[in-house]
Amino acid sequence: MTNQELADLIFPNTNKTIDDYEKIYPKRNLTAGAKVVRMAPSPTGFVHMGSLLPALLNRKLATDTKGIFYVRIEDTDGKRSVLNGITGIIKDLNDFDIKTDEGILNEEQEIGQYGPYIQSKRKEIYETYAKYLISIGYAYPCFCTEEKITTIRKQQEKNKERIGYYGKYAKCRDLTNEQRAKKIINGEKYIIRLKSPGDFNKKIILNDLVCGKIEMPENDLDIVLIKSDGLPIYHFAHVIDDHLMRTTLVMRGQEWISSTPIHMQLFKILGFNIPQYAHNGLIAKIDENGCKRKLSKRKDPEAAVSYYKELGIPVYAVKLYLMTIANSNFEMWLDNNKDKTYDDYKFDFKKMSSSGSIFDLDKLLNISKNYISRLKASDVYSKTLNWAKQFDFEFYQLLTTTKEYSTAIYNIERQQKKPRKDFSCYKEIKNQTWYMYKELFTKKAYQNINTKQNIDIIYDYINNYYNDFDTKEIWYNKLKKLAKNNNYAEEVKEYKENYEQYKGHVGDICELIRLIITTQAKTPDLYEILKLLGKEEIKRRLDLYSTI
RNA sequence: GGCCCGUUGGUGAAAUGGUUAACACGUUGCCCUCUCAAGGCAAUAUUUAUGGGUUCGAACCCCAUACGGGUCACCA
Repeated sequence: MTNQELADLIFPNTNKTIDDYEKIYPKRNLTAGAKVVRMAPSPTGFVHMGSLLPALLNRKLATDTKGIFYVRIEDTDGKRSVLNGITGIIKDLNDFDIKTDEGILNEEQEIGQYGPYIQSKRKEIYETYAKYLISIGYAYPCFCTEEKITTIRKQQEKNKERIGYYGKYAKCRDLTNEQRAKKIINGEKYIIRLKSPGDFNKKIILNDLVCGKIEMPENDLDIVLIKSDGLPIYHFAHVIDDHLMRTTLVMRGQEWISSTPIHMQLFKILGFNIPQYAHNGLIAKIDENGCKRKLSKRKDPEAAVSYYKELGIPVYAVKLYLMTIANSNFEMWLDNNKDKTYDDYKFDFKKMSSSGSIFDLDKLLNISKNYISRLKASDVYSKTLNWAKQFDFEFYQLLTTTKEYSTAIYNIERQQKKPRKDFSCYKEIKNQTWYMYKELFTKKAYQNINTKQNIDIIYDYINNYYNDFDTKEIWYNKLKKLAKNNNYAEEVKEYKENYEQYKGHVGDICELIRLIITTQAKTPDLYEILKLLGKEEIKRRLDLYSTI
């Protein structure tokens, strides 16, 4: 029995050949140097931090080289799929402004000439290639049961040998085609395995764009190509899809390095060009025990990109942060090119560290803080509104009715060369500005102030000095006058030199006003705050305070 | 355990054989100041995991050791 006859027995229903597929998915007509790259997530419902980084870089690479960035869904494993899992992924990508040129758009739609872009819809393609491999003697049906494989593994562990289906352990490798056909006809269950031509003692070289030259043993494992559910294993699907979709560069995490020999071998056997590989370092964290480990979907909430959305960290800040991880010189570049943005930066693999990095939330928040500080007050307003709409509805309602007022709050100390930097994310804003809203400022606000202050001097101030329309200079001069009339020093220095002559200094009065009017010990510029609140509201708060 | 990769301060890291090991975040101190934030100015690795070697000269090249990470599925 020939290999071809066996192949026909196993896959009787394929009606295309591998040559047909070469014609259906022709080489792309792109300018020289254009990169065809992809993001290939499983439909898990959300994007992981570890895949956001390559997604961002791939998008950039495609844009910079006038190439193509596409999204392909890898759903060959049911366990990884979630109902409507694609929607969540596309949503996260949209949030990060990662546009796809081609591929999946949502649960139902896709665009592009190289589809389908969902692996489960490409079953016949994989079958055709598996059939081809059988026909040329590079694949075979394997009838080993799971128990049998487990037994083999245990024996290998016991003998301290390499684990896997290879050499003498590859029981089904040397069956005759007649034996195979007989078992199939008898209804025995089987999967399709690669008949690996590799030699573990020979080396292959991977020229990785990030890690440089890596020498590894050839693959000699007869890995599974097609599972018992009829769908391909990742390795097989990766090679076929990335060839047929004419991918030129594959960027993925370093956890894939060790299986690259398998991929290179498959590309070679199938006569495909091997794409460039770039294995980026993994993003890790230090866990409770002080151990470094890769960010995990299950254990670490910060692994999901939606976590940053909930905190209200601007998308742009996350991008900047990830780029500082990706290219160490990015921060400096941005510092030296203040008029430029993330989009102007040319990403460079040479500047990409091959070691994994620890995720640094402080750094992210700092970048975010700087970014928010450079926004216009009206933008802070609209972005905070946008955030609150999803995550704090009560605040959202308050914001919608106080557009002008809230914008004015965000404008405090913003119109200066070095704007105030105190919002590191949108979620923080309510906590830092609540006392500016009369709607939120009730008697309850004072519950944390335990010592009752004498506020006669502040009544005096409000009734006899304060005016909403004073300039800052006049405002401050009045305060000094108030200080003088009440035996407080007009200058802090003067007080420090002759403190025994005074009850305090002008700063003490400011502090008292601040405390009574806002309940806070620290606030932005007091002049701005009083002016925004207005005399009437200030009086209301004084009266409120008197009653406690 | 096999195979890969990595190791520069609390974090991200620069420096790819040549003066005092950049810069940013963090931390600490001082200044400014009505409080904060910001800003300004300092301090923060007696030395690049450790040990050996090559060299006039090593963070950088070589070897060994230690530690960390990844991977070894009919997961991706």
